[in-house]
Amino acid sequence: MEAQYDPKKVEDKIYQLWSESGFFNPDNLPDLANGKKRTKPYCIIMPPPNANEALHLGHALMTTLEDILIRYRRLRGDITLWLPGADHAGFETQVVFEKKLEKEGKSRFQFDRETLYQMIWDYVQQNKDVAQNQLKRLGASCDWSRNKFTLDPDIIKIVYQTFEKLYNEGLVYRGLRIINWCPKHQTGLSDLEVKYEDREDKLWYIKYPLVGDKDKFIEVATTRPETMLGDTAVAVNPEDARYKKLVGQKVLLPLVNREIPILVDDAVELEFGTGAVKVTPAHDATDFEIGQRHKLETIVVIGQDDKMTTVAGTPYAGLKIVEARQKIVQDLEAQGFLIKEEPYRHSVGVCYKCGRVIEPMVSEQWFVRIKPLAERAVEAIKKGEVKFVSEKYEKIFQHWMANIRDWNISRQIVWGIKIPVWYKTSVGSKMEAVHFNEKILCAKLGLKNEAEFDQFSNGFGFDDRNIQWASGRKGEILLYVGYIDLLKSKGYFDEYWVEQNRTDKNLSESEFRIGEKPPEPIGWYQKPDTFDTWFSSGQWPFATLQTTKAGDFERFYPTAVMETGWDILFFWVARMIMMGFYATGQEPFRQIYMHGLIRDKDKKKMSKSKGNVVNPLAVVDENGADALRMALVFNAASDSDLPFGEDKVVAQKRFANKIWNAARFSLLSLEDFNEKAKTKFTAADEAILKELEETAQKITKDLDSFNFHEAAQSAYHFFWHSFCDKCIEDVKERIKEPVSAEDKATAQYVLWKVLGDSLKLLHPFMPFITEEIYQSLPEKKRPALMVEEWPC
RNA sequence: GGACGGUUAGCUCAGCGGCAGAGCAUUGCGCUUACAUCGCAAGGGUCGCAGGUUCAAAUCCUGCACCGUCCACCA
Repeated sequence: MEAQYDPKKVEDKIYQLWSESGFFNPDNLPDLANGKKRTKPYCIIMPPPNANEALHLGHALMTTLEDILIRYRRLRGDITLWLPGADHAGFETQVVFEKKLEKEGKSRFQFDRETLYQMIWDYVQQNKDVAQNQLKRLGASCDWSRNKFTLDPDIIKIVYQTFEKLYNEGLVYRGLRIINWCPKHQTGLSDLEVKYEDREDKLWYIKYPLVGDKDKFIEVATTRPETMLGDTAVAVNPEDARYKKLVGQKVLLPLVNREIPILVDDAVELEFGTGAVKVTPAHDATDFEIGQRHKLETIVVIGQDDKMTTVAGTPYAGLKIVEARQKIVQDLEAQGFLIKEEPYRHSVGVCYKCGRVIEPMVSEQWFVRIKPLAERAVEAIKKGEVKFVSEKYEKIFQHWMANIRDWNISRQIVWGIKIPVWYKTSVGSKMEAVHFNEKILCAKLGLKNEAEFDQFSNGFGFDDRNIQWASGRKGEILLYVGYIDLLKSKGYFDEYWVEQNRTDKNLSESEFRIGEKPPEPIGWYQKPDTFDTWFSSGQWPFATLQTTKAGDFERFYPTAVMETGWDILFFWVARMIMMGFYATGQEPFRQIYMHGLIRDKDKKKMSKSKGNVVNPLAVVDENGADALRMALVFNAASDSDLPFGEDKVVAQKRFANKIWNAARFSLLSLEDFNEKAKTKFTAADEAILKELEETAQKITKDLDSFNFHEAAQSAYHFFWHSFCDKCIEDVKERIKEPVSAEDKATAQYVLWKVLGDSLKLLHPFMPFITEEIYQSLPEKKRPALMVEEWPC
């Protein structure tokens, strides 16, 4: 052995040894040393890393903690399965990919759906392998034969089954509801995907004159005057004495001259602004709810492209939001409706990815009726069927669950699992065809009029039998879907465009069916929408186990523990609990351990833009995987923030070297070792053996209660300051210059025993170096340390 | 507007009712045949502030201050 430990010469070799042993696979685990069979299944489903990027330190921490648990339980004699996977990470990945396109001067909207999907697919495929190899470098003892990807066909099938079950039981519905729309990414987002930022803004006070009495008016305050074009009411608090007389009367909406009612609603606060609120159901979540309660009309004045719609009327139609706001304020002022404006600080919802202001918008989406699912999850936590290791998360969880709102699970992005819903293409028409506005369609194709369009179509072999001038729908064109496909393939437009510009939406969508395939070969159309990634990820624990190997689900579900970062408590953990109970009737895991978020040494969040991201693999190259793992776990006590500094890794690199040299000395001293030759222990022997036992018990207790850092520190201190500083110094003399053969043999036994057990205790934390040493240990009992037996 | 967490050695953090701890950094002495990526030793803290409970409090309770985080339909 060399005087210095070189991880590079050891780690790959050892990982290969493990791989070839087959011991990562629970079906190949050997019986225990005394012939006892393993009986207790222990399973962890790995939170699948996003397939769009290389691993970061958070992954390294996750891998370390989970590998510690798995290796520990394997040594304890359990049938251990750590199931790895990769996540397509829908929106996240598409955002990353769009940025990549932007750098290349391209836009997602240049590509049709199939092409874009394929491009992302190829991109992700490369990264999946990178991430896998990185997990191996970290020593992850997961069963690669059961590796799953969230877009595996069998996983998708299960996601569809769950969706259908939810639909059939009335827990998923299609609704025209107010959603969070990101104008940049052109998709709806769930409430969780909206972040709030404080902004310096203005509050405008506007007069709404009473109908029948132009001199009287009610005063409203708003931060978004442009939405007034879509106002359909003014609301006041039912207790508000100021407005009691006005309730039930009507006001004339300025600029628009629409008569709208004054009504009462509890959502209005007495103290705020003037106490009277303009109600715009189409563009504000609260207003939408008020609108629902009072059956108000929803008037859409802002489009998905962030511009005022034609409904907004001249001169505002077509203006960007900010432009419209300016103009409306000017017009109000000119016509004497503006009372005042004052600076105002409030928080504004923005897209958590791009920071663009979220536009609340009425849109038709799929929602999960979440309350019934949440109730079961709340109960499970209360009854302890699922336990948070750290109680503080229990409160946070329950609070969130108590206030949960229906979950929008449809997204207007391509990268994901298509929502398995088929809409009838054209109700009342025998043909499968879609309506378009004649002018818009011609403009899109670069044509002037219908005559040109006719000619254009004939060029493709389509005649009047296939292209029907809309019968009874003036100014519209009905296009045969085969022809649409042809035009799409020629690049004239893409599916988004079709979706956004077809004029028969409401008509054609009045009939739909759930299913992977259309109910009939023709006459059905699938929207390009996909599921929120978390809708499928929420099913991950059972979807994986139901599709790996026969019997896996029965054997390993519910799984033992879910270990993940606290930042995805709501996104993922909560959804897994809800959907796990819903789909299987059982909890997906019994315990939840949340690790902290790794910050840089100055406690700053690591991000690419700050340039403070630490690449775990570079750290491994420099110091070895064991050192990184030990450094991470040594300091993993906090469950919120974990500052990471290279000095911590260096300290553990030194520890690895210490282990190496202690072993080097021990192995040299054990060349003529005979386990059975020991006789009488000295007092020092008994002391160290007792301390070994106590340390083993403490580590066991700490690992059982997820006190990883305590366990790691105990192992560290015992090895360094008891075994190295005392035990080795003690036996050194007795072996080198023995007083008797018996005492030498006893000293050797103590050395062998303490070293051997220390290796076992350290193995979950530092698997490579301990395994490497174990392979040279005399009188070893097992083919590998990873399938040894825990010393207590 | 709610809820939660933190405040301990120069730095990063453990400890959470019973003599103040670790790693890094600092200082001194040691290249003794496992290890200089080391060993031995040393310095350094009225454990945020103010009360209270207790034989005993960094540790429990109350209030305050300062940081930080999460949630929320602030027009």
